[in-house]
Amino acid sequence: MNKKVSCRECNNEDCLIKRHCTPDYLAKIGLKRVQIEHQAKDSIFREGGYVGGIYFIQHGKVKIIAHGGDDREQIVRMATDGQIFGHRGLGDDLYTVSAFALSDTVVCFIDNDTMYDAYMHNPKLTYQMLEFYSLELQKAEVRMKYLAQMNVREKVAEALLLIRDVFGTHPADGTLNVCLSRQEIADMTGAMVEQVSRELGEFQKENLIAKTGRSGIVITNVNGMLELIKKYGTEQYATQPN
Amino acid sequence: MNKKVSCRECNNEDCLIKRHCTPDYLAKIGLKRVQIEHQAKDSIFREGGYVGGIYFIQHGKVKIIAHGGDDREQIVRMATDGQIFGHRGLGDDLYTVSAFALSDTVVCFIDNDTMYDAYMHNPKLTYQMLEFYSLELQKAEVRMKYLAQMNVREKVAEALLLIRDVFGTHPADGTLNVCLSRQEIADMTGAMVEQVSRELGEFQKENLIAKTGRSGIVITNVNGMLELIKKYGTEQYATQPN
DNA sequence: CCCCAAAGATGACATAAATCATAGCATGCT
DNA sequence: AGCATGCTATGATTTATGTCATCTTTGGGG
Repeated sequence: MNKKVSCRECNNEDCLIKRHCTPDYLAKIGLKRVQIEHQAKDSIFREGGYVGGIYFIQHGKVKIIAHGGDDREQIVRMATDGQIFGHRGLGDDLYTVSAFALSDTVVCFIDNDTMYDAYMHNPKLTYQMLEFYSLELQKAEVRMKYLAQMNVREKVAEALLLIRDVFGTHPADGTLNVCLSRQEIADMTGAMVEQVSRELGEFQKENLIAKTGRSGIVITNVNGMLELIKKYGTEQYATQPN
Repeated sequence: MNKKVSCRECNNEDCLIKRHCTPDYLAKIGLKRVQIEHQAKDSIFREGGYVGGIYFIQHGKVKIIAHGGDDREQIVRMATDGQIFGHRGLGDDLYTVSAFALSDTVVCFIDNDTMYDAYMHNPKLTYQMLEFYSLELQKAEVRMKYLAQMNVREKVAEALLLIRDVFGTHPADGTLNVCLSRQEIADMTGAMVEQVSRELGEFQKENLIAKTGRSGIVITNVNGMLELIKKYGTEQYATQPN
């Protein structure tokens, strides 16, 4: 398990900083950034807190949630190695979402001033960040359609495919590479936990999924799952996990 | 009504190009960009088409829609003067959404190569674009929560407040500055048009809104509308229209 | 000015999903 | 091992919303 390392040693080849900064800025950022370890279920930042910079995931899994009414939560995004979260413009902006570790996670935090300096002198970095946000916006737009139009059965199917797409599957037995509770799947879909339980039971009866142990899930028939939601357009979800 | 003008003549002070490009790049872009007029209800681009560049709204109103199942549509965003739409990364990406004019509209189209050149030499422009997408992503995340968790009554209230926030109100009588059909409000919320009709009728009985003519709506009690959805967090929507 | 097409409103009914209640099952702890 | 706790499963019931049918209103064009 790789823990704290310097940028030079870091073997995360997806990191936009590492890929698009000049060597001198890579060194500069390496000195300023803060590496933070979080255990599964830890809060990384919380809604209402001050946005002082931006997080890059060196290694681990993160969920981004918005707080809804009646103590409900909405999982709006999930992220893993090399991905970015928690950036919100300069100024005194406050977080509108919270972030939690889903597994033991190491994040790099870089403050706004350091990033701004890097942006002004590494146009390719800024451009790639722009691309990253543009693509995330695109995904969010498609997801809005899903959440507004699908019924619960379809939303649960979509949630499982999204989990598979973001975190992939275990090579040995095909289990999804993250353990989310029924409540967390409910928080992805906006449905009630009992309904999620029922739908998962249905999927199992139909041999679309297999459940192993406490909420470990294998999607045994990916094409069957895709079939359930294809009328909404499924460009997003590859047949093979990434 | 201002139609086609040069960048120098353009009085759109919100344009990020105009605000953040050096004079030589402003001239360069002015030569390459294409100004296009669209009438209300015209398609500007369509899902599946090739993304050749990016659109800036010089003057007008636009809706961005995703095609759902059973011929349903989902309005994922609306935009007006000075705002950006239709950008998707370099390469052979295809649009995942369509854009339509909601009123007579003049857009500036700038091709990818020209924008990339400008990005590489105008770091502040690139940074402001990054900020723009980051803020849009933030809005989309909050909207995801709304669409997943609200009931239809709340979603219709939220849609009206969003329309007011994006397009503002007519100073004379307070009418929302855009005429959306019941079907379009349904497309914002993911609900059925009959249900939207019913909820608007309820709002009228409760003196929260007044309906004038064919779908011209006045929100007569903004605080009352905000009250309906406050448990989900309403930071987004100012009491005064922008 | 009147007619027509399209949009909007409304009632009756069917269905999906939330809610409530309770039981079963793992996991961790002593 | 055995208990306690929190997650999961499932049935019964209520509520919300989608669906279908019908009627009304609106605004534009002959």
